[in-house]
Amino acid sequence: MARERKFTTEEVFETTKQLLLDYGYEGFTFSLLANHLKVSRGAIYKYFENKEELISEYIIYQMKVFLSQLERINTYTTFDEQFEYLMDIILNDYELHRIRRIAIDIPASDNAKEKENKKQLDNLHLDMYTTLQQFIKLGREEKRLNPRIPDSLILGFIFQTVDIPNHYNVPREDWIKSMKEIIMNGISNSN
Amino acid sequence: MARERKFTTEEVFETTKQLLLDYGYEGFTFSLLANHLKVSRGAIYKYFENKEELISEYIIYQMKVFLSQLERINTYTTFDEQFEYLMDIILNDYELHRIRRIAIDIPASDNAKEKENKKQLDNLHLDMYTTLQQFIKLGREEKRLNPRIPDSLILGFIFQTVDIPNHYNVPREDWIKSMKEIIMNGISNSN
DNA sequence: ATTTAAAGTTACACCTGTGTCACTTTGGGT
DNA sequence: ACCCAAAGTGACACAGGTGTAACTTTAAAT
Repeated sequence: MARERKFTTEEVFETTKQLLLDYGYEGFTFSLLANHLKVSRGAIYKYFENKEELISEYIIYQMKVFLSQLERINTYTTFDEQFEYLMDIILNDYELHRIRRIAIDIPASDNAKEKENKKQLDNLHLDMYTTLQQFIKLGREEKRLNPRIPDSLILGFIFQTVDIPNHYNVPREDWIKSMKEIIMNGISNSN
Repeated sequence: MARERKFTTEEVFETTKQLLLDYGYEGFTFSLLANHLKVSRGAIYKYFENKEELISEYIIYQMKVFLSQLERINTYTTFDEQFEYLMDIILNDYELHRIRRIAIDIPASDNAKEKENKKQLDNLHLDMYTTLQQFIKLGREEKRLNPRIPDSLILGFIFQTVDIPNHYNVPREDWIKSMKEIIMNGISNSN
């Protein structure tokens, strides 16, 4: 190495995350990022071709972290335990799922690297889906899940629900508890 | 009137809706809108000062339509009937709620007209909330709702759930049915 | 037929983000 | 001490969106 770096890739990702949450996909620019990293715009181009590539690499990075946590779901044997664990890791870093949705805005490109990233991300999603599929299968075997509701809706529902904005800043523990209850039993009175 | 208009306000709103859904808030531009209306960009400035004003007026317009439907919820007397009706009108035009979320991106402005629009929209939201509050009250009185879940979460949950993307294009009727079931009873097996 | 005012067009100046490239700085290897 | 390659900077040309204002078109009113 010839010269000390002023910023690490991790710092880029961390700042990117915050800026994406604060300014949204289109509001996020290399100028903004450069300012926050206290570095010139040109420097970032040394590592990322453009905004799309940076964001998709960030998402891949985050997705890998999430997947490594998700895979440990199999250390639990019952559906209820797995469900608890799943909710915990999702809510642990629930902004990620908001950002994943922001990332949908990334326009398709014919750039080779972009295509490669897209492919990798699709594979990661597939991994995630496969793992979750097993979780659902277990739930169905244990007859804990409503057989009239298809797998895809169950998963969509879980990820959608954890995105409910906590406007009134209900304490984290209470919030998680409510989430679990509402996902399992809806809004109706179980009595 | 001195000359026939080439486009109506309704056409603007209809096109705006579609473009917002297709391109998102930042991807939506006056040039794009003008092209789709087959009109020059300048013409639109005759009616709307800028993109923010146009969108907030569109949202107000849509919100009023929704509210006029929502208020008819009181023609139903039981919670179950009201719930059915609510789900029907929400899912009837569920893109609206996605757009309402897009509209959150509109930056605050100190422009007078903008402030006025913001205020009006806040009032409409308040109206909506008040009506829905009564719906929830009825549900609690009938003991149909889980008393441990706060009002705000119930409402957030309903609006969040109807946004689940129907990726697999489940037929409308089936989809609505699943939505109702999952909102009331969650994913668990009620047996 | 002429007038008039609203509707629409066009061109201009401006701003902001993009991507690139020649340049400078830095610090480890020889 | 010197070299050199990686790290970082600054300036440039470019692209696209913005808002405005002078201009043209159109049709209703007189």
